[in-house]
Amino acid sequence: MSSSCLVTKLSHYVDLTDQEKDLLAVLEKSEQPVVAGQEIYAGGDSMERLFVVKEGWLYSYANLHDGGRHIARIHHPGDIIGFPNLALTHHAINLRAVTKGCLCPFPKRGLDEVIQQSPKLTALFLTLSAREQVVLIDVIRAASHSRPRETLAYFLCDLIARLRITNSTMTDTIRMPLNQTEIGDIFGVTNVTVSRTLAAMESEQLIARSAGSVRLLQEDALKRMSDFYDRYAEMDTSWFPKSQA
Amino acid sequence: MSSSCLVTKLSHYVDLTDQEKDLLAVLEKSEQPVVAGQEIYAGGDSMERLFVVKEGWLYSYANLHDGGRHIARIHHPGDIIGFPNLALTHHAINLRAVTKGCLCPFPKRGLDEVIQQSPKLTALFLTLSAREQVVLIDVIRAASHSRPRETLAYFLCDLIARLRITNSTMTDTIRMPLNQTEIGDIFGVTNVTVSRTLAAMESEQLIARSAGSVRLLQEDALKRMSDFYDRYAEMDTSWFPKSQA
DNA sequence: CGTATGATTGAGCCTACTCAACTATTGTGG
DNA sequence: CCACAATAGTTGAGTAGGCTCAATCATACG
Repeated sequence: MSSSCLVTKLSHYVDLTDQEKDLLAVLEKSEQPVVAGQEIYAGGDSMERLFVVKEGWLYSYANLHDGGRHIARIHHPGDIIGFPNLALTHHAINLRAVTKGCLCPFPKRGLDEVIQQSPKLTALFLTLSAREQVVLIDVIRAASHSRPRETLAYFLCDLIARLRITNSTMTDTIRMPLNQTEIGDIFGVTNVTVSRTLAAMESEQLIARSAGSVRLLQEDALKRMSDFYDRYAEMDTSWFPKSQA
Repeated sequence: MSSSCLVTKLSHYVDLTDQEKDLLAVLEKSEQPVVAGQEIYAGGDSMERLFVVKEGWLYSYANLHDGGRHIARIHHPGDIIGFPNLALTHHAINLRAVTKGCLCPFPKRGLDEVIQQSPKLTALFLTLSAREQVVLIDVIRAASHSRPRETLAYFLCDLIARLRITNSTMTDTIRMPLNQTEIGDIFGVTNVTVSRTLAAMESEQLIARSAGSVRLLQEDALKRMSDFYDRYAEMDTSWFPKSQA
């Protein structure tokens, strides 16, 4: 199971027993390759399944009735996609692959099994969901209570922090497959503003850009200006139930 | 246990056995009255406890380094406060009472007990957390991809939908203890804009206002203009584990 | 009645948006 | 391998909507 992104990601927070790893392996059993730009599902099709991202970048988005688009979340390897759908009987969220990659779909009932068998994994899922709430609250703040400059600083800090969870060799450079329109659609700003703002940040030596990647030259300054706090690095697992033998 | 807001709220989604009601009753065991305007906690004090709201309105907020304030969530009777804190070892979120009310604090380990004893309640908590994610995504959309007009329409629709969960006698009038600065601090707009926008909506017969309350005259129109979808009315419980005898 | 809080209104500014043209890059077929 | 198309990014000009600052009005409360 050394190839499981999910195990790698979750092991970052708690020690997993072999039994728990086996439970997780079931969630990554089947595989579905996707190509860049592919629409994985649209509208009503998705509520029955969740996905583990094995490889590639994707995003969840919704089309707005004014013609705009809201990108709700960028997904990376190791992420579980569709958690919010747990609550919904129907919805209007779309999933699109940014790069080519590979997904492992599993039905909602797969979680059922985890809940029955492992209180510790259940607590972990609950905590991951709680953390996602914290992150979304941060996004609201970054998007609504800031200028584009701070918003984009937040975006870059968040991105690199997330990538560091599963890739400990990350330094200060992010491979960036998203275009500026997509970045803007996360926070409700236009591609024009993204372009101008990134250009300004580059001229101030905060970042450096080259084809398809961004380098954070002054990560501390970016964190400070955007009130960024890393929600990914640590997690309170002290209250978790212990593993059962 | 007929007085438990939590049981009332959760019963709206699933049938609870007596054993499950007892488990929940433990969470509401101790009581803490609060007065209007009271700061319940600030900063580091809160991670150990969560609260069930028995009575009153409250909000969670964070002070921003630019002097602003971000109100992350309004809390009503039956809500569980502090779920996002599950993930955090420390944080900077404050809790303030809007009206006088009553809270029932319980430690994180209280959830531990629920996880061990009731897979069904665990699934419900997981689902409530998932729904909260959906709502927060809606808030991002309303705050960042809309004008103040649509943002406030969303705010009003969301509020009345939430109040309807525990109060089935709600019609079209909301008692509104929040001032316009507070409403603005949810979405990152100023009190001035809130004032002007509400005034405009009133002149268009979308709403009516009187001291301390708002009436939604055309709820359908408000929903349409803000792309509002009611996340509270229904919930997918089909995948839940069954209650154990 | 005086004070404090909240809401309204006005004037001026500034920033992000819109629209549009242009440049750069990437990919594809002849 | 080159020509062309498609996509992405940049830049400019003009506009408008939300912000700031500030004064005034309304309401509630001691």
